[in-house]
Amino acid sequence: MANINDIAKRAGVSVSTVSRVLNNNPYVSESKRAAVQSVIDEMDYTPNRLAVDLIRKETRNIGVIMPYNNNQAFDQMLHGVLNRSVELGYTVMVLPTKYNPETELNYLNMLKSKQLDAVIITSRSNPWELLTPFTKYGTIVSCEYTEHPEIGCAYMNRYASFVEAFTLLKDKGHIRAAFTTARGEESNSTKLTIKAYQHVFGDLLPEYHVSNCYNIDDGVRAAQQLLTTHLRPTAVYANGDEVAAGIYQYTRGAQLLVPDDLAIIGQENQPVGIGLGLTTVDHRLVQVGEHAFNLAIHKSTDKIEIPYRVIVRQST
Amino acid sequence: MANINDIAKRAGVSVSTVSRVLNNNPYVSESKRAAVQSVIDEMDYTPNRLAVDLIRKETRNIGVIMPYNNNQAFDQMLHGVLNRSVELGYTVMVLPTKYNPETELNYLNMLKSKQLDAVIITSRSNPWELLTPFTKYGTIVSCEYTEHPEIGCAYMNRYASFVEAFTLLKDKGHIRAAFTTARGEESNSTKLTIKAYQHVFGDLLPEYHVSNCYNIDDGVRAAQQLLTTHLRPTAVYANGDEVAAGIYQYTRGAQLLVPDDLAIIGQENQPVGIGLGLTTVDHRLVQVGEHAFNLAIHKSTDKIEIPYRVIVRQST
DNA sequence: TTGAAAGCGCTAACAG
DNA sequence: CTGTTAGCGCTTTCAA
Repeated sequence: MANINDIAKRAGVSVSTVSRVLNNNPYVSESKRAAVQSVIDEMDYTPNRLAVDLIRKETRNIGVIMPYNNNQAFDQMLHGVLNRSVELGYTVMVLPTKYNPETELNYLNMLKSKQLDAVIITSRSNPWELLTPFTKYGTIVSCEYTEHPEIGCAYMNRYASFVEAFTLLKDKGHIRAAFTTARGEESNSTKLTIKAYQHVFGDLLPEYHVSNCYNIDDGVRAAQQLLTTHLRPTAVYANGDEVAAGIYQYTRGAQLLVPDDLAIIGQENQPVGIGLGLTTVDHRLVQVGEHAFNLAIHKSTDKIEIPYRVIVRQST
Repeated sequence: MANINDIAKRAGVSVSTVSRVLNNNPYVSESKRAAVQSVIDEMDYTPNRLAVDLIRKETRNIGVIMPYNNNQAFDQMLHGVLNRSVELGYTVMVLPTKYNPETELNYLNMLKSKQLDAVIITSRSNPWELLTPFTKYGTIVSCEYTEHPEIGCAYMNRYASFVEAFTLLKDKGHIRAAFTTARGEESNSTKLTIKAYQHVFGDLLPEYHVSNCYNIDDGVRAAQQLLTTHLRPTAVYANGDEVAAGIYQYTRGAQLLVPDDLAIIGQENQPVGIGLGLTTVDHRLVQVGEHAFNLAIHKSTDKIEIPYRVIVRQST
């Protein structure tokens, strides 16, 4: 395939002139510019992006680290990132970890190997101490709040939102509630949920917390587990509308009425929640993704809180 | 940052030797290999991937062209691609077009500029004639069937599935049905839907086809439109479970019973469809994505048909 | 087994 | 305004 030298020869100019034309450098006479451009068109030439990036030390590629890519919550953030990246001519690489710390570290190493200008971490599986050193090689933005001054973040106030959800249930007369989470206590989000629960309801019965919930099936399983304990919960806060939908589904089979027998709150305002009329806490994850992208390309270390909202529907 | 020369100097060997160690070339004495490795570790060196790719003429990056990234159907295919890519050490770039032909062409140009080894097209907005020339620069795989011998494809038999869905409705006693589509007749999928409809039901009343449907809101709008025509349809085949969910939602507000007053079939077996108990045609899009990826990395031009399945639930 | 040297395709001083 | 030249960081002959 033709390269810049071929174009230069054929146009009777030096490679610098071709490069200047390519990069819209003003210091090129109109005649030469036209000549070069016509050769470029004629030979259907496209510069090699690897060579350009190598010398410019910039790729305009940004990576999005996410545990799962078939998860509505993370897909929303990815969607936000893509919204902005397309506008601004950046390319996005999807980096799924399945919460494997080693995989995550390999992805961060892409900053060091110059494949990526920046990385957005939607959810992490390593302690910050292992992650922050990579800021030497590129920008790291988090979708979770962190004190670390070298990490920008676009985050939601998870704790406040959890407290609000539980309070909503308490105000409806529930003395206690159950809840589901994705991971166990290794996860910050889970820890915050527990803390918020205790703040609102006091002591937590261990059997009222079901972890490892990601989709509808997990919700069904959780409901099965929760609704057959000796002290049946009257309300449940699910970590996502799909999980909530699974719980809802189980109640129908068990002849239980929502919200009378069981109140349900989901998260992230997903289609299934809209369809089923589930009350939900929308953390506005698309906005989180958009802001994270902005921070990334501006190499900003700002901390931006994205306000959440509670959408009350028929399930509470 | 340290480069291969620094390592070579510090280890007292030539860059070739370092390169050999890096690439596990067997022709390196154990002593030198150890020396080089220890310098690499000590200096925390990582090779520059751009330089490597530039010279190897391969990136192990593959692009996935999709109209929208916040659409369950395309996300399923992307998910399939990611499943395999992670296993095999490839990186995936998400390339959303919003069905803009120019944007799509720019993405294909990434093959030419050596940013990408292959491109998977989940849905296209240009005629094949404009796309196939790019096979000169890299592999192109399609998730839609095409005759073009230079294009591999992992596809579903859309037409057959549409015929089956309409036939299911006809067998239930419906004399005609309405349906929704994403795009208009510029889209192959829409054309096939119409053709399948006519095959099963004969003439199509123009007001029974609503296009531009992507999500729940579009479904509500479509239902509104369809259920207020003078000859109200008794069944509708939606192009996705979210759209179907919107239609379902509208029927509740309108005091109509599903399936007695209106039968509904969706597509892609999405969470909202499971939650609502919607009959659906599952095109197994995750599998489509997985196969597409395999074709891409093997530079294969095979044509693989992925079997669909109909999941009957309570909405028909 | 090892190293020198010639690139890969491009950008950017620098000198003119 | 234009061309020469020195790289960017790596792989890979080729000869030793």
